[in-house]
Amino acid sequence: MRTKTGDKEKDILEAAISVFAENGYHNAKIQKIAILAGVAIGSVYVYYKNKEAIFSKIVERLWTDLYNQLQQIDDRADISTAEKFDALIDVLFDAFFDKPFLARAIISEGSNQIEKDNNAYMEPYRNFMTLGEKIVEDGIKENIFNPNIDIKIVRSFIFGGFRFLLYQWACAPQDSSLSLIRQNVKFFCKKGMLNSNMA
Amino acid sequence: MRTKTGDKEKDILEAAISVFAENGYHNAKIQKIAILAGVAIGSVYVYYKNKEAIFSKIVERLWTDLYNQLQQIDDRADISTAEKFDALIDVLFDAFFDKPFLARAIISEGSNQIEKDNNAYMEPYRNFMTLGEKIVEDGIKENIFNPNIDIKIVRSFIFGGFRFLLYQWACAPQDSSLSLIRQNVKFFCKKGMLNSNMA
Amino acid sequence: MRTKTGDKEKDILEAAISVFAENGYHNAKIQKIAILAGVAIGSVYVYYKNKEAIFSKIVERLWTDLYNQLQQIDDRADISTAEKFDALIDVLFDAFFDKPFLARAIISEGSNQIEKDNNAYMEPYRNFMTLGEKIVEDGIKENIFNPNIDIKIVRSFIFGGFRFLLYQWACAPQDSSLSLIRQNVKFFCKKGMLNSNMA
Amino acid sequence: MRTKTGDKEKDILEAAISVFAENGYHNAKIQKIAILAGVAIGSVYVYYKNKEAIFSKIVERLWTDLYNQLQQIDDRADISTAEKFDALIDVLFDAFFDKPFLARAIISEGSNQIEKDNNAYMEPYRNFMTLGEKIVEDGIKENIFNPNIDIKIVRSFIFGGFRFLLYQWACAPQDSSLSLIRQNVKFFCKKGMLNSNMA
DNA sequence: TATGAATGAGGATTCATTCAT
DNA sequence: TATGAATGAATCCTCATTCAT
Repeated sequence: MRTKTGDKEKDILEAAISVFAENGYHNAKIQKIAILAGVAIGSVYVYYKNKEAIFSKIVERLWTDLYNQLQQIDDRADISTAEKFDALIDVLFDAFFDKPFLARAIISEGSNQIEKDNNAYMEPYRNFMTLGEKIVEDGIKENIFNPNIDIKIVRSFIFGGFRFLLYQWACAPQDSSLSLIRQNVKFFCKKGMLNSNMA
Repeated sequence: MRTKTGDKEKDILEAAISVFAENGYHNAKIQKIAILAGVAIGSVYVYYKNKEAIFSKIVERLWTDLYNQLQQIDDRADISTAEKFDALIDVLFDAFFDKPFLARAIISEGSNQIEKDNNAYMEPYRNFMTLGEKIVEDGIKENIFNPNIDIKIVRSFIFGGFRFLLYQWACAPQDSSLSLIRQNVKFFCKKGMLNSNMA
Repeated sequence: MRTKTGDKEKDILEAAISVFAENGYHNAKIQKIAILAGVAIGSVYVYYKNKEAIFSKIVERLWTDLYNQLQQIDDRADISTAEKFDALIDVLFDAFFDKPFLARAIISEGSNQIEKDNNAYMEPYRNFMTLGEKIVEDGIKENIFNPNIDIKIVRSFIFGGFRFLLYQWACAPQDSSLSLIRQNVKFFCKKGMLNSNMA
Repeated sequence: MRTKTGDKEKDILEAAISVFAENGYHNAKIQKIAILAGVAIGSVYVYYKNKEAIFSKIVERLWTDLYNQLQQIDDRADISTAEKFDALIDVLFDAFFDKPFLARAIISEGSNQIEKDNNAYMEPYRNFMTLGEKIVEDGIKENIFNPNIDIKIVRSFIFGGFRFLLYQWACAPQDSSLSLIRQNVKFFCKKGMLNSNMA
């Protein structure tokens, strides 16, 4: 039989990331994905039920990966909660460090439905968020973080800010370095804007 | 009795806000907008060149309004820069306080093109952002804000965070109060997460 | 405004009859119908929700018409039940007398679902059948028809036979005259095949 | 253990009957047939040229069988022509007696092309019909049947009626017993509807 | 023979936009 | 201005068939 040569499933996913990145979900054409992946249109449907399924898979894969990373970090007994929070930010940034296409694909239109829908593919995302909240909660218990902050709100604020910065960077990677952004985000989250040198 | 002039244009815009909010840009049907506005499809095109122009107008009107408000605040000599920053956050929140539809319409898919394109209608948005940056810059000069933060990055971070919180709130207004969100954002921006009571 | 010129709705229906007749339901292309009707593809969808709706309309119109005719016949007090049954056969034949396309469109594949589904558009058909059964029942009560026949079965047998003859004729109208067919059907239904001259 | 040769071809055919029956020709998927037959898709094409060929084979097999049965009946010298006609009806009914799937498969959409095309696979069907006509002709010569009936027309009428009844029964076997139908068909064909008890 | 991954032509339907009135 | 019937390009997805193994 005609055997799977190479990894068409992966080729299609990679192609889809590029096309979603460049055009957004609604303007991404299946044909374009197929051509970029070097397969026939029909082959796309051999591996994925439909357009949405491709997008879902991209999202799911990403958050599953991030969740696993965060879990390993959280499991460590040798680092402090503050360091874990730091690592959380790092995990997010590293995931997209050399993948602006992935960033744009995930973030551009279509993903605002995020959290809203109960689709199974969003579970890894929710797991990640829950674990992130737990780390912040730990920090509050340990008196590292301010107990007056609303965790859910702050979590969304940070995530939204990260998302938007990432998207801007993905659209024009040369405009600012991701490490400068990372540094600012960390500083901002932890210390805010006020000048602590002030009286 | 509805007088004829001026109203239709506004009716269409209001209807469009609802429809964009409920369906997102790509799933918003011109016909639905027309019906909701109580006009014929053709009339939509008398007042607006095309679908995008309607969306642009909504965005433009919003940011023009916000920019004007921020300008008045910035012009005041009787309040401090810290208070101006505080007011900046308030302007953003007040704009959507009783308008979840507007929030969803503006933020949902389609508006990620924001900033990317150089369309004239984005000018009020850019003006607002520039003025916001100036206020922060003033704060840095006055030693209120930390001079090490990158203004552009922080500005985008705050805006992204605000945007995401707003969208979540707009999708489920009952889940959390906008004033609680506002309070947390202000606190977070200014003081960050660290517990300043700590030694 | 661009006003309805001519009767596009009717043009489309007539075109659809031809195309369904020639190709059967599944092989009838909407584009072909549109071209034949002299309208744009989109116009088809202005008047009909989808392909199935066009077919339904054809069927519905036909049976509504036939039912009305049969009702008028049944209402008459001046003719006998035997004559009414005769007229019932005539109604069926006359409906297709100069419309082989209509016959083929209705009968070819797709209409075997007939009776099976409860779609509203089948109601006129069911009305016709019910009234037909009533006429036969009357005949039985009046001792004209044999009381041992199962009305439902006989009704379906006659209808199926008519249907098949009609389809064959519609495919090759020249092969046999419809009036010869009509005459045989009437004779067969009433007297069967046995030679009554026989002892 | 299933022996290898001969079985697959038959398995596919049996599976096809079920799938055609349940879905009709156009909605029958080759994949479904393959799965039901327990073979690979490709294997279907080892035994049959294409979808149509499978359908043709079903039809051909059926009519070949029926024709052979009818031939044996016709060859008998010990029964009258009237009894042969009776047996003809029985052959038809018996063929489907415990096989509603076969009935639906054969009759549902797609088989109206029957008689229209000159494909070789229709020959057994035509043979059966010709032999059926001969029996009726014999009956006419023997003065059993009425000489005024048009054999071709009556033959199609009976066949169409049988076909439709069969289809209805196959769709809902519990609604009426096949033997009641058979009995009515025989009576109707031979004696028609008129009450011969009447003066 | 047997397999099933790969193919790609084909078609129903949508909907922003136009334009004759 | 106002209308809404008319347009048709554009696209997702299906599925019979092929063919390399």
